[in-house]
Amino acid sequence: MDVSTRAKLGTTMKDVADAAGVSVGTVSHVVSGARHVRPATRDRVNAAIAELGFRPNRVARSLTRSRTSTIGMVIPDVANPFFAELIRGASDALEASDYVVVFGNSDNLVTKERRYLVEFIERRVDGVIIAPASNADADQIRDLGDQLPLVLVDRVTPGWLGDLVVGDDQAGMALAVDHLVEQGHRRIALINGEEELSTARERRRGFELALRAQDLTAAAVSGGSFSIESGREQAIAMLTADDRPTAICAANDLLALGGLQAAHDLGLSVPGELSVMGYDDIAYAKLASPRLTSVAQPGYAIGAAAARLLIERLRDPRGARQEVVIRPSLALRDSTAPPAEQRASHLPLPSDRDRH
Amino acid sequence: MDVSTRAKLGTTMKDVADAAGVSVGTVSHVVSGARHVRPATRDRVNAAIAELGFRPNRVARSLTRSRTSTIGMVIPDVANPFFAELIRGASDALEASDYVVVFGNSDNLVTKERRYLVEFIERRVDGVIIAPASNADADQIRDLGDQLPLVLVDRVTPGWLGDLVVGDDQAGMALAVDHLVEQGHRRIALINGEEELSTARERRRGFELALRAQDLTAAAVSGGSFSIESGREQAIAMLTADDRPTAICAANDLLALGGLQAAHDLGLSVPGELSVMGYDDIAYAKLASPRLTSVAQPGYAIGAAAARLLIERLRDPRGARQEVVIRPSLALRDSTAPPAEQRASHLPLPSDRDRH
DNA sequence: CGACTCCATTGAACCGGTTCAATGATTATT
DNA sequence: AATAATCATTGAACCGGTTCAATGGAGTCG
Repeated sequence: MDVSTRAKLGTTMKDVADAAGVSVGTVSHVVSGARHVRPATRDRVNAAIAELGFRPNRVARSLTRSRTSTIGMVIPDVANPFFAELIRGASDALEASDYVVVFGNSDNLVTKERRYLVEFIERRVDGVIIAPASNADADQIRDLGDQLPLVLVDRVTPGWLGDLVVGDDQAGMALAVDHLVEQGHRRIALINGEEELSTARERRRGFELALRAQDLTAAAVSGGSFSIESGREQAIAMLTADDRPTAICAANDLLALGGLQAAHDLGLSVPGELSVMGYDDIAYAKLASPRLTSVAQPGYAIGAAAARLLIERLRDPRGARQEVVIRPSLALRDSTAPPAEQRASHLPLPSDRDRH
Repeated sequence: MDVSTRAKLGTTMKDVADAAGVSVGTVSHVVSGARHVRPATRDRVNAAIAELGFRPNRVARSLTRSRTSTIGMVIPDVANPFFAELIRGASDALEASDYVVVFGNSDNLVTKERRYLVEFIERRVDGVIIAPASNADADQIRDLGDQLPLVLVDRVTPGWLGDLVVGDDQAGMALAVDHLVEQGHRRIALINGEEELSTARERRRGFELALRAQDLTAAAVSGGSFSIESGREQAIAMLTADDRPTAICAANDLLALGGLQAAHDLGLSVPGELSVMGYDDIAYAKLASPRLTSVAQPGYAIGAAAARLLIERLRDPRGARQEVVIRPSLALRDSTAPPAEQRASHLPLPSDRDRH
């Protein structure tokens, strides 16, 4: 039972074979179940395995089989809840198969991203799941996709024609904008992350298109990085400028949380004097003060879908390309409400409308 | 430069050797830098490597060197911010060396933990960092520690005599209790996680000792799991009972966030009618509503320390055992204040005292 | 010029498994 | 009983590197 700890590293099939009085090949057949072995022999071998605490060396196996049962993941940052959930989803989906995940944080830096990709290539991972650090490496990633199974998550890279799991950023932003407009907002601003990322560009585009559809234009648009700190800075800049917006759309929840901080720092009440919309709906959105209204896009599901796609691709390398687009939904909470000047004409403040 | 993507998987040293007109051994010497190679030859080899897009196969290298440059990590859940930060710390500390991290989520389940440990053993990871799922596996973990470098993080297991990085749970709880008592609280309760975990037991013990030192006894103590949901349930039970506490200590921030939810659900104001203390000080503690006062215990630093310890251990397998105890500190914020009955005699509500 | 170092390079064994062709034993067929 | 067919087991080649002992060429010295 407790195979794990009785394991004596350093015992090889040779040792087992000697102990059981058979050849190495036979031990291999027993261990891998490849060929049928006579029950009596099988039992002897298994007894020897248990006796010696033998655990097969997967490194050796990987060398001959030329597959490692390892998946590489390159994501910006595990400590970012969206990606933590994404990893968790992928890792759960991979658990059923015998794959194991190795991963690296790119911090959205092409240099780090490449470093990990090279590392993974040399380790001969069977496939890679990557949230590309930037468009700058589009060619590299495409080339790499020709060499080994590669699934893009969360972000697209120009010219990518392989497997893909992303959210529908434009649709998501339309949900956000429409929600705010419906509440009566007219001066709506966007705070955004790194413009080299497709998510940032698509969400911005979705934001602008949705506004245009409502015959509005953006009150302000600024960019920075997808982090709390950047959200705070961008929001402060906007809120201290003339004619400040009545609502801020953030391109992800971290930015939105930074926006809430900014409002708090400036003594602006949310949603009384300012509405704030997040994006992603990370677990902590609903714990923020006030609870953050957000465009829900489940990282867990995205990660799980990516892993499943990759597994399929490994089974059938020439199968048709798959593109999974996750449809976003609204998680209505307490950080959005009609703007101050029209409050009177609307219903009371929202309170417990969380749909999650 | 762009080694990563030009890489043609499947090209071997043999191919490079043929192209450069040298032997495989020489190529190996160039690649690994082991032996000195005449500059002219070296250049020819490097040219061939670049030409063919050769990337050494680390699987093969691992087999002969019998080290994989891989570290296994077993933690309860990547999506738990404390552990996400811990992983990030470890992974950053490992980045300088050429180690790569493989990891598995145990969900505090012994079965899952074992599964990953077996997996890692078979893959011959060079070392393991583990936050043990439970005391139940203490013997297993001890045995395993004899077989390969193993560093325990966050939690101790009975009889463990190897390397270790933990927070000082008793001291941390004393900080929490003393802070509350100082504010005038007398009816203080504890909501806790799984009692099979050393952290839960030590924090409980620290809680009780600190109270006793103040000539107080616990208003209530309950247990569950280290999660938001469990925190909410435990807090609701306590707050709807007779003679409810004026302050709740939570054994981690997730529990505390659940406690805040409970208070919100019950219409109790925090910190007006109830004070709540967290533990760990995850990044989202300061974004909660109200911003959560917490015992700070940086997951990033703990993870980084564990990784450094492991690296040292790999360099010197027989070196002295190291035990790193991280000293906790208080992150004072807005979720604690003097209890209602004594409010008058104290200063105004806390507002912006965040020390982070 | 021959003897002796020193250095770069090579061939082959090895790491620990997998797998294929070959062998030997057993069973089925006629 | 002889032959064919089936099955279990084995020996050896192989995966792609590393490394050690051996080789051979250039350089130094007397």
